Amino acid sequence: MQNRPAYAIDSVDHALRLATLLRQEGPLGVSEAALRLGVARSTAHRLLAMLVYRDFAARDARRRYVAGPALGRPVPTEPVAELRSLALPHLRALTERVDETSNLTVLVGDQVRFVVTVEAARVLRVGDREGRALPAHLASGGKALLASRTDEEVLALYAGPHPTVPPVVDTAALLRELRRVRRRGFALNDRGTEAGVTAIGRAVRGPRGAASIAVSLAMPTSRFRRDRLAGWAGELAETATRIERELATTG
Amino acid sequence: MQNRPAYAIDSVDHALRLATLLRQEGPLGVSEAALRLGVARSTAHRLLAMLVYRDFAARDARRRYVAGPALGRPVPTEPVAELRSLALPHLRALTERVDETSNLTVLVGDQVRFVVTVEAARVLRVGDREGRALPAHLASGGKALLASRTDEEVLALYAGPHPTVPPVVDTAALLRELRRVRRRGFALNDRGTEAGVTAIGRAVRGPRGAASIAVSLAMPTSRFRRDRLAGWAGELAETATRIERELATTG
DNA sequence: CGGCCTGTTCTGCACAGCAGAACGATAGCT
DNA sequence: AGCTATCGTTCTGCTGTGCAGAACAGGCCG
Repeated sequence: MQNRPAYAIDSVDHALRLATLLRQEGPLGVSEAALRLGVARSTAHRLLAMLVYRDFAARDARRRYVAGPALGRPVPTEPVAELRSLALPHLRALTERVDETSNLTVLVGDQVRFVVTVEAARVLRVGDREGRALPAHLASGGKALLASRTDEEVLALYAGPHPTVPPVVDTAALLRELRRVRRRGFALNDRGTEAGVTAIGRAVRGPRGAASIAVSLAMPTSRFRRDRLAGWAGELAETATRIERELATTG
Repeated sequence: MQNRPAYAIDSVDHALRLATLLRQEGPLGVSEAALRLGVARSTAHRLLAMLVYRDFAARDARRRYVAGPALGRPVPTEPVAELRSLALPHLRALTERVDETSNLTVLVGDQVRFVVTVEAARVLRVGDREGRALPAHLASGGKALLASRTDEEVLALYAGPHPTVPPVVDTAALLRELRRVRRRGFALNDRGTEAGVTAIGRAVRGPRGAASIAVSLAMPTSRFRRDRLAGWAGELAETATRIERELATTG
């Protein structure tokens, strides 16, 4: 990012800042957008309307706004609805068996999107992250999916600067970690994206071998035990296998 | 895309339109941006400065502006420089053998970017498209690369609306065409992206089997002959194989 | 149902965004 | 190398556009 231009245009600055916020922080309401920009609610609403008009934003089902396709993040729609109904019973069963929150995520560019969340029944639990996005290289499901790609594909994904998501991704370290993920069969995210949350993720292969979805278990770090890891990983593998079978059947 | 908002903000509209133009049409100068928006050159320059400031644009080496990282298109840098030096002799040899313009393209999201162009020696030829981007589903190299992906991955890429690139991609038709591409071993783009230009593309597999780069031949449609297709496809295959061998050695 | 909060619509006003002019840089030709 | 035309960049006066506040509409919870 550069110095502020000598002849800056404030209205344009507001719009571009808002687009960047939508992309980085997932769904935002009008009031929060107004707060973050330091403008009136009516101004924030007008800016959001302009962003929607030019596809830099989209409205969600809960009166909030998300990044739109012009920001390079297509909003999954219909295929996701099918995926959700297919995966939901399996995720519910998984959460019942282990009593931790389970998620289904989809790789979109260099982020994973949460498509389904089934929360654990306990009072202390990781909550619902449906609709949110996380950097793929940090999230457990994201790492599992990146590990199902070639090194070349991963490098191509992270080529070039990412000034909107500092710090820049250390691709050498990422590739080393992805090799470990491949060996173990699952990926770990220990407080890498949220304080106090530890998650284990596993890729789900599509009918033709490649993977673009993942299942994961997310738990309070206080409940994470290394000696239980093999058990959780086994449950994830079984869930992934069941989903894979169903995907193979329905095409 | 929606109706124009009741309380539109013209300055914001100009900026967002310009960002979209940069993304769709590759490098633009200040004067052309002014023309396309219907504003003064000084206004276009101020808008571009704002886009650069917030990473929706970047300046290139020739006083022009390209889409920036905030538009979800990381600008390939170092890996591309290596790729260029590796591929250039092979592309030169290809262009000498067939006397048509050859290109090396990289799949980035749902577009292909032209990384290397070697122009044919003839007076009537397809020119240099380095730095430009085309929709993957229309370009020959793009189709070849999409064909190296699973149907599921292609669907995930095109899920959701793409109103900035009308018409919306007919994914069923695209999948059918990609099946043909897989059978034949090459992809064809007959005037699908530029009037009077026909191109043949072939994916180059990476060291571990997958492909994110393609080689293609682009020619004036007047010089395209169906009876020559097998010959051109054979030359492309040979060039792809040579590049693959070199990637396997150095990669 | 009522109250509260948030999203959406409308309008008066002053200052921010615009275009034109001037200046600086670049490219091409002789 | 010098000149010219074109294009990028900087500056400024002015008016109409973008802003905030007020009013209205919608949604949620007790």
